[in-house]
Amino acid sequence: MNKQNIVAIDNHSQYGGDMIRAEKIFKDFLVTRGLRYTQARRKILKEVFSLQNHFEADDIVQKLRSKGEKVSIASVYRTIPLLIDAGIIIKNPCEHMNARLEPVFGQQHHDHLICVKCKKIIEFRDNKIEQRQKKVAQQHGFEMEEHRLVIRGYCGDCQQLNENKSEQP
Amino acid sequence: MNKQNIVAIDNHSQYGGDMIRAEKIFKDFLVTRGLRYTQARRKILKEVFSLQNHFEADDIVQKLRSKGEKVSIASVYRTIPLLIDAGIIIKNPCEHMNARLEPVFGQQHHDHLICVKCKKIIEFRDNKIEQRQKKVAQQHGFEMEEHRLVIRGYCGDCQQLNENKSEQP
DNA sequence: ATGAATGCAAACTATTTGCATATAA
DNA sequence: TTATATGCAAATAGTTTGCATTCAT
Repeated sequence: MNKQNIVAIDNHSQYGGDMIRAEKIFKDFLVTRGLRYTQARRKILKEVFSLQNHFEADDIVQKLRSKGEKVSIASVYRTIPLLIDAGIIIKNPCEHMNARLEPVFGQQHHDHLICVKCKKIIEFRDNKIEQRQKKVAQQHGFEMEEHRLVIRGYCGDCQQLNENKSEQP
Repeated sequence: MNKQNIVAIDNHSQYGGDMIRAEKIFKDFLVTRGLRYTQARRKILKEVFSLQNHFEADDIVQKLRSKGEKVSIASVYRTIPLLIDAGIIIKNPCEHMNARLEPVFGQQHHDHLICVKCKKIIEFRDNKIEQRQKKVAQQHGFEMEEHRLVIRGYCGDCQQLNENKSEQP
């Protein structure tokens, strides 16, 4: 449920070559962490590439089922963070209710920097980005209602911790 | 749970005057729709303003409980979409797993325009926004991992439908 | 008076977890 | 061989809904 029409403006590459490279990257990623490239993970990775568009965890299970293959939903959920860490998929902002809410009445619009490590949220506003967003909306014939920009990364403090960590032998 | 540190860079106004104006706006909004400004809705609105920061549905119930007042979680969930429609709160992109996922390996980064009416998703890329985001991250000492921009609004098709609708007597 | 809103509890959906078994290296 | 991963089913969390009752107008 909650299926959405997807209109891809950019051409999607066929994923054939990408799949092969991604498989290598994922394997290396796993090995580096002392983890294993298993049947289930292989199937899930393949499905991610066959799906080519936005998808949810259960889509993987359904798609595999329709091909007579199967992987448990638990394994899908356990694999998703690995694929994210390996840089193969990302999470997109979602329209679900369990989003965080924020009062905006009487407030100037602002966007967010979120530290992926300590979860600190920093609010910012950049007028050039604001302007540019208006332009993009216009270009696509959109009447903009609102826009949300999130930059995720490591804040100053957590970068240092990270560097320390990777310096460990 | 899943509490996050909030660092507000912008000064938040005290919400006192905003609360009063918001109350009027919310009331008008409800009346226009033939809905009622009830005790529960008043309490929820007041809590939204006392919370001043990002919050989740259950925070409202808890905060009220700690003051000896109460509203059911069901009413909170039923009121949230009204507050959103009235322009008093917004949903922020969330970090929860039930986000939509997207393969990005071998893909150029892109952002999304989403039609709030027909849910159509249009992907776009704007280099000026990309550059500017890098700059913002730098300014705040962030090491950017990724960024997501969503512009929500009415696509060309749905604007027309909307206009027609508001023309009805 | 009466249509709309509430609270409660049950239902649903998405996600996570414990554990016995299977499997990659 | 053995630590890691899997599938299952049970548990948890977040959200929605039906219904009898209460409330706003």
